[in-house]
Order: sequence, then structure tokens, then C-alpha cells
Amino acid sequence: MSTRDKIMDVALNMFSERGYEAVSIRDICGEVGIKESTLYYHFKNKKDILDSLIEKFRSHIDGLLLHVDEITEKPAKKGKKSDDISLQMVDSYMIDSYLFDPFCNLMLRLMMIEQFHNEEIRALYEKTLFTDPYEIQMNVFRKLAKAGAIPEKDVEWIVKETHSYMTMLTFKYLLNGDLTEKRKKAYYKEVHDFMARRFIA
Amino acid sequence: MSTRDKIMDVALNMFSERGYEAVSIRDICGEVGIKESTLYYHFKNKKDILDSLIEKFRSHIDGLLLHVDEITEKPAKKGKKSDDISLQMVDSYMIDSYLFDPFCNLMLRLMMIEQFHNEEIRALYEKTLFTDPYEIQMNVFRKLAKAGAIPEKDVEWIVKETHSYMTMLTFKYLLNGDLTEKRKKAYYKEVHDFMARRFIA
Amino acid sequence: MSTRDKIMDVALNMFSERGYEAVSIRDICGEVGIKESTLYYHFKNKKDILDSLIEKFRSHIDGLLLHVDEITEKPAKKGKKSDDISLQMVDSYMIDSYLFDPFCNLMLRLMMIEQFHNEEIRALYEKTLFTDPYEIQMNVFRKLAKAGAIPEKDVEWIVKETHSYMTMLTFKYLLNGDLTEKRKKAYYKEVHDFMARRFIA
Amino acid sequence: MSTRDKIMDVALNMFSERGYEAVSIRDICGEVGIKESTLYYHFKNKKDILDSLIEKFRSHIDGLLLHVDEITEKPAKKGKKSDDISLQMVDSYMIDSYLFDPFCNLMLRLMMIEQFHNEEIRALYEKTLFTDPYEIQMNVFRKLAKAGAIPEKDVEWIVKETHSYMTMLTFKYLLNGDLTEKRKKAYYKEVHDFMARRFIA
DNA sequence: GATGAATGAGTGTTCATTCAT
DNA sequence: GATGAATGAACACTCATTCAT
Repeated sequence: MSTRDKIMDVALNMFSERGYEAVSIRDICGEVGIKESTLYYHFKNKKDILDSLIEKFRSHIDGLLLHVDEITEKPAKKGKKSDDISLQMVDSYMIDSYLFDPFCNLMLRLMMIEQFHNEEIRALYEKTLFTDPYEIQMNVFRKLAKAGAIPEKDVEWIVKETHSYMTMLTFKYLLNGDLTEKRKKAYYKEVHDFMARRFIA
Repeated sequence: MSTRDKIMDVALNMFSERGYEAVSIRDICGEVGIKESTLYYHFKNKKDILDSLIEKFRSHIDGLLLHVDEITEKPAKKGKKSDDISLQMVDSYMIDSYLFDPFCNLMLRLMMIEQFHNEEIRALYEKTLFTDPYEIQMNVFRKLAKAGAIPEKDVEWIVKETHSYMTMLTFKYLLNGDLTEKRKKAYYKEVHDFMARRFIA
Repeated sequence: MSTRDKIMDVALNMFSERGYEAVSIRDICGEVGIKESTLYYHFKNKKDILDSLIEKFRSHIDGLLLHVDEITEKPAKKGKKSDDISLQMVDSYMIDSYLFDPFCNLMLRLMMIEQFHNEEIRALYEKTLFTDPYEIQMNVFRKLAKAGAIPEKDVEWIVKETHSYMTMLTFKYLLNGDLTEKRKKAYYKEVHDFMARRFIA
Repeated sequence: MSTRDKIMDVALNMFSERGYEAVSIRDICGEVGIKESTLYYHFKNKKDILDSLIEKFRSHIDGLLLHVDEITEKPAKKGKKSDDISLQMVDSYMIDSYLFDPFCNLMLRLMMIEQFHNEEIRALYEKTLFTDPYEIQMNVFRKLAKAGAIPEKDVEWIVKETHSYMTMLTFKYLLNGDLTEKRKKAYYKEVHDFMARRFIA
């Protein structure tokens, strides 16, 4: 890993635990193993590290959203028979590549902390945790409705319930304490139970 | 308001917006209108302010929980006919005296920020936002089930859905950006819509 | 003990261990069990405590010197046969009431510390540890010489040797570490050995 | 002189006059002509300055002791006729390079002040002022006894008297007030008188 | 790419002291 | 006699940042 990447990695870990202001350049450099003056070769200033992290996160989720769009649309294009496969694919992809992804998880924590005094972060936080997931679910279930799997009129409340349940679980298990395997499993189990009851039973 | 109370008030406002470490004693004193040395007459050190806030919050929610217990039990004792009154009472009481209460709301934000590097706060955060509300809902709906208003076997999932929906709304509207009247109304409307669809329609 | 005396007692203990400047009014009051503002009822300011201690020490040693004068002169007046009794009396009196006396011992330590930036204390320190003891020994041995116990011409060097030996022992055992019983005994033994060899053998 | 050395130099001067705790980082930096933050580039904290001084003193006296050992042994090896030359050499070396040496003298004063609440310093103080000098004298006089210059049985008391006399003079002239040329001369004269009377006359 | 040396502003905290009660 | 509340100045120490090398 390049020094620049190492700095961003260490900074994210610290920012997401103690908050941006509470972490010092000294702290970061100490952990990375460089002198403070060296950091300024790689970044203009402290704010630049935060901005770079946000930028990286932005392009990361842009990629995710693009990929999700593809998954959502593809089956229809390729004429697959079972449409609920796409639902599962979308959800498991979002869980693995987004909620369980170490970089994204730490970014969400950082945004959770920093949203209260940084409007840019607040907007990104709201989009990423509330708006986008709701939109994605909407797309999936609208497609299922079009395919006749569920009634058109139920779509809104199905999405609201599904989205609220997963959001609550995210805050309860993934944005609370350390992201341990135990918590991930608890999250997964509760998601599965909900899905099983709601869509299978 | 006593100097001590003023300090706690200002400190909470600042801590909940920028995080504990990012707020300086100077910041607090400047806003309160006292010298730094005066603050140290009222508090042992910076940590003591945070501890005092947590202690105040603890006894505050202890009072709330006691009151909720009373409301939940009373109607049955006094032989009131319609038991779902208690449900409404409990919910509206919790919303007004807890979620919409300025002190509690700011404490929740503070805990949201500080939970990541303070285990005591993390435990309190989990209890206050996830465990306690779930328990309260459980008590209410179990009572409704006993009264025959809903089937015994549905209780668990009704509570899970209700709790998850209200929790998501709390994070979306009450622990996101400033707590404006607009956000409070949006929260209230969505809670009402959910309740109406779920329990009335 | 009056509050004023308690303050002086505690202050002396702390000053003699950590030095005047390094001890705070808070430290003293904490140990005495009073509030800082109370101290200012008894003393004008911090310096006033030090001055009072020095004044007390001054009158204390004035009393000692007066008493020593009496002992040195009395035997001759009253026609006692053995004059070396006075030597022993003077020395044992000085040891018990001065070097081993807790108040005097702590004052010597305090003066040892403070002499380097307080000319008044430096003068008192020099007088008390070097000038006065030399004078006292001189008076005693001159009297012994007059009584024919030792040759007149030996007086100067006898005094110089005796004084230097006792001074060295004072620094080595009484003004070094805590004044324990063990150290006192070691001091006493070495004084006795020296006297035995020098004057008896 | 490097910034680090300048800091140590100034710190020693101030510590030895007012005591460690009574000297502020501001005081030192003001005298050195640097900002406080610069000092912390060179030293971890205030204690680190003291520790560095002690370390420097330790290696300084280790060097001295080594050199004294050489002087004490050499003449015998090289078969010099007059052994009392080594006595003079040792004493004058110790006086010039130790007692009169500005660094050592200030360190002794510092240790004299700080011994009362720092056990490490107390031990070093005792070793440097009482134990080591006594040992050195012992080695010298034992050698003189072996060479037949003085009777074996007198060694102990000769050393005790010589050591006590020089120690007293050290406290009286070298560790009392400023170390002026006048005081050095007074010290030198009294040492010379004592030696003359004791060993020549 | 990286560092040694420096800095002005700011950190939490303690200082001796005052004064009305 | 004693205290609660306050203060300005100082404390040791850390901050993000610069710049010549």
C-alpha cells in the first residue's frame, strides 16, 4: 500500500472512532510510521484527508449504484424466469459490498459522527443511509410488481417496511460498537428471519 | 439557572454537535460567560461535565420508565374499557417527553457520536434506543393481547415492525440535522400514517 | 492545635519536602481540612506563612542559644569540679532540642532548599548550621582550656575538627532522606565514637 | 551549542537555584530564546529535561571515577618513588574537575534541593557527596599505608577526619550562596591549612 | 519522498487571591 | 472564623502547519 493510501486508511479508522477533530495529525503519523512533515507531502492539510476519504467513498458508492442498476435490469433483459432472484441478488450484494464492507462501514460511522456540524457530510449521510436504499428497494419491488409477483398497490408499504427494518438493523448491529463477526451474523439472521416471514411464509 | 446548570446546558449543546473532544473548555466558558477557572470551581475536570450529563440523563429516563410503567398498568387496574388508549398514551408520552424533549434529543446525539470510543456510553446508547423502546412496546402489546385486542401469536412481529419503523424514523428525522419543527412534524406524520395503516385500516 | 498552628505545621512539612514554590495553598488547605479562603483569614498571603515559620524558628533558636549560654556559664559559677560535664550537657542539649527536634529539623531542610534564591534564608542557614555551632563549641572548649583541661593552643583545631565532624554527620544523617529513628541512632553512634576516640582514648 | 544543549544548560541553572517544580517551561524557553513548542521537539516533557541532566551527570562522574582509579594505580605500577604525589593529584583533580566544575556544582545544588522528594536523586546525592568521596580517600590512604607512609591502623580515622573536613567545607563554601571566586579561594585555603597541619606539620 | 527544526495558537488545568456573606 | 463563587495569570503540553534540506 502506498504511503498516501496508508494515511487514508489509518485516518479513516481513527476518524470513525473518535471523530475528525479529536484525531491529530500526530496520531495518524504515529500509527502510519512517518513524520508529520511527511504527511504534508501527500496532503495539503488535515481537511484534505477528510475530503479525499469522502471523494473515495462517493466514487465507491457510485460504482455500487451502477452495478445494482445493472443487476436490477439485466434479468428482465435476459428473460430470466424467476424475478425474485434479482431481489436476493441486490440485497446480498448491498450487504456484502456496502454494509459489511470495512471501508464503507467506517465511512458510515464517520458520517454519523460528523453529520452534526458538516452540512455536506449530512447530505451524503442522508442520501446513503435513507434515500438511496429506499430508491433501490423501490426499483426492485416495482419490477416485481410489473412481473406480477406482488400487487402494484402494495409496493409502497412493502418497501417502507422492508427498508425501515433493514435500516433499524443497520443502526443496531452495524453502526454500534465494533463491527465484529458476531454482530454481522446477528444482522444477517434478523434480515433472513424478516424476509422469510414477510415474503415466503 | 445556576452557573453549574448553565455550564451543563451549553456543554450538551456543543458536545452533541461537535463531539466531546472537539469542544474546548474555552468554548463552553465563552458561551456561558464565565472564566475558565470558574468552571473548575463547579466541575472537577472536563470529563466530570460529561459524566454529570450522563448521570442527569440516566435519572431522567429512569423517571420516564417509571411513569410509563404506571400508565401501562393503571388502566387495567381501574377497569377501563378500551385498552388501546394506553398504547396511544404511552407512545405520545414517549414522543413528547423523550424523543422531542430537547435535553433527551441532544443526549441521544451526543451518545450517537461518543458511543464509538466510550463503552459506557455505547451501552447506554443501545439500551436507550434499542432495548428499552422494544421492551416498552412489548409490555403494551402483551397487555393488548391479554385484553383480546390482538392475537397472542402476532405480538412479537407487531412489536418488531412497530419498533423498527419508529426507530428508523427516529434516526431519519430526529437524529439527523437540526431538530426543527418541520422535522418533528414529518416524524409525527409518518408515525401516524404507519399506525393508521397498521392498526386501524 | 489552633487552625493557624495547624496551617503552619502542615505548610512546614510540605515546604521542607517539596520547596516553598512547589507547594500550593490548595495542598496545604486540603491537608489541614479548610477551604482556601479560610487560610486568608489567618495569613495575609502565602509568603506570610513562610515568614511566620522563619520568625518562629528565629525565636526558637534564640531561646536555645540563651539556654546554652546558661549551661556553659553556670558550672563555673557554681564551682562544679568536673568541667567536661558542661561539654556533654551542651552537646546533648543541642542534639535533642535542635538537630533531633522535628520543627528545627524541618526548618533546616526548608532553609537548605530555599537558601539558593532567598538571601535572608541563606544568611539564617549559614548562621544556624555553620557560625552558631562553631561559636558554641568555641565557648565550651575555651572554658575547658581555662580550666586547664586542654592546652590553650589546641583549642582552635579541636573545635574545627569537632565542628566539621558533627556538621558532616548532620548533613549525612539528619538532612538526608526522612528523619527516621534509624538515622538518628546512626548519627548518635558516630558522634559517640568520634568523641570517645578524640577525648577519652 | 545545539538547542538541546542550550535548554539543558539554562534548565540546570534555574533548577539548581529555585528547584525543579518552581521553574516553568516558559522561564527556560524565555532564557534560551525559543518558543515553548520548540522545547517539546527536543524533550518529551519537563521531567525528560531533569532525567537528561541526571543522565549526563551520571556519565560525567563515571568518567571522573575511572580517571581517579587510573591516577591512584599508575604511580605504583610505574615505580614512582614518592607516593604522596598521587594523593595531591587525586585531591586537586577532584576539586578542579568535580567540586569547582560549574556543571557538577550546579548538579549538586539541584540534587540537594530535589533529594527530599525524589528517591532516585536522593540515592545519587548520597553516593556522590558521601559514599564515593570516602571510597576514593580510602583507596588513596590505603595505598600510602602500603607504601609505609602512614601506619595501617591509622588509615580509618585519617580518612574519616579528612573526609568530614572536606565535606563540611563543601557544604559551607561550595553549596552555599553563589559559587564565587571568593568562596572557591576560601574553600581552597581551608583545605590547604587542614592538609598542612594534618600531614606536613 | 521524507525529515529535522521551528512556530503561533490553542489545549485542559492549577495558581494565589478577593470579596460578599 | 469560615465559606461559596469568582477571577487573571500562569501552568505543562499539543495543535496543525511551514520550510529548508
